[in-house]
Amino acid sequence: MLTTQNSLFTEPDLPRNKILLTALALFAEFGFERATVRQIAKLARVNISAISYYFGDKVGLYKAAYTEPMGSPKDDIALFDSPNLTLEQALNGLFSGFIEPLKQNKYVAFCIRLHMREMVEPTGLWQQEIDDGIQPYQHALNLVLQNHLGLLTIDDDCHRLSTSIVAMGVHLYVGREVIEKICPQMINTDQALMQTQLRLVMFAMSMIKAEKERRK
Amino acid sequence: MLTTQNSLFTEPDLPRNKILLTALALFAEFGFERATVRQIAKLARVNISAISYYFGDKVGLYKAAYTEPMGSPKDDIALFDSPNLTLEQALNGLFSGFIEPLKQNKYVAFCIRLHMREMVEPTGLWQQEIDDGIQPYQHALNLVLQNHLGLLTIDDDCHRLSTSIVAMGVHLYVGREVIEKICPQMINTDQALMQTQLRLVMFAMSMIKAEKERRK
DNA sequence: TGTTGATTCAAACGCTTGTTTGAAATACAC
DNA sequence: GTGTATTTCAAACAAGCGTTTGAATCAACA
Repeated sequence: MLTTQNSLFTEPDLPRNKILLTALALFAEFGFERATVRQIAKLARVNISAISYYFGDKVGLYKAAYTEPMGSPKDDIALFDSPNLTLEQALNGLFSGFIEPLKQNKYVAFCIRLHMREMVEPTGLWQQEIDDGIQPYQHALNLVLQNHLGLLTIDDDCHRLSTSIVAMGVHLYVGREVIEKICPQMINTDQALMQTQLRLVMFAMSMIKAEKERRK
Repeated sequence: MLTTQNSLFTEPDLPRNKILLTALALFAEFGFERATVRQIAKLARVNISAISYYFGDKVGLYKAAYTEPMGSPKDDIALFDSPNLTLEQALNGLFSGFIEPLKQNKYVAFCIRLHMREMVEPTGLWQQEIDDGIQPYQHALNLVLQNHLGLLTIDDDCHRLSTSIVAMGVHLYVGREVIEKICPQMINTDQALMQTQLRLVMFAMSMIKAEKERRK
């Protein structure tokens, strides 16, 4: 999910990178308009005009903060779309795509929050992400399900199944605050996350099995 | 979810109600700061100062738009927390709490969007809603699960189960745009929603069954 | 009809926002 | 050391924001 190809994390003291990482944090916490350029500049210890110098304007900074720290979702699909995987392996790959990012980089939480914001803001960035990232992602899962259910076409009930499976992964992000309130030990260590992944795979397996039996 | 007790929907032409419903729509679409009081007043065909006249200030208007159209979540809990229900009946009640609002009022979509915004904005209204609405909601589900799994205590894996079940319902709201892009016929008619509810109950049943077998 | 209270209105206020300016400071090649 | 390009800076700008004002309008009742 997070790339380390660019200089963002290797040279965080470059003024441009300082601005970018600070903006990422503030946009994530306060949203686009509540995070002011003055606040970003102050926290990054640069002059206000450095922002327009490096990024043109506030929107340019936002797009950069939204885009640059993220890798391509294409990599994730490969984790579970390989044709010679068992169903359980495929599901493991699917959910590891959700679980792994929760373990690593401290900036991941910011990226997640920023992307969650985009889900409710009609700025267009999210719509594009549906097209480029999520739609092929879920389609790949549908193909796996179609294969294992022996379907001729991907029908509505297959979509209901794939949507429900994805929902469990998405909820780790969307319902994060609720989870942390009700049962934080479900996700707050790497081992707990491993076990959560195990359970999600099991739940998904049982759902698929139930759907398969229903269709008989 | 949506109450019709107050005059909001019965007398939508009262200036106060006009403002409130317009604000609901604009706050939902654009968020708190992007929806300006001038814009709200213009669309509601009232003078700007009518807003401070009726609601004090913009924050007061927001809180009213967030709170007044919504009923109490307490009502929903009763749908599945009755002790003499079968597991299937309880789950049906649980998911109908998610599905029914999607059928009825045209303002529901706005309320949903507004509440989703609160999930990513740290305004405090959402934290309070976790305490008052969601936490007891999920705890009631946990009690049902504890009962049917024969557990002495509600452990982490029980939370993983309840969280995953709730996730499927939540995703109907959170992932709405994705669903409408990938498979809109899953939710765009009352009959489709009924069938979705049926499947979710089935999925949840299978998950609970799998968890029960795992614990042996 | 006259009076009272509720509601509406155009205009203005003070403040914060994003952005620009043009000079000053710095870094670097020759 | 000089000259050039890059980067920083304090200050100012115009625009939009939420809010307030005080008079005008309306509705209802005596």
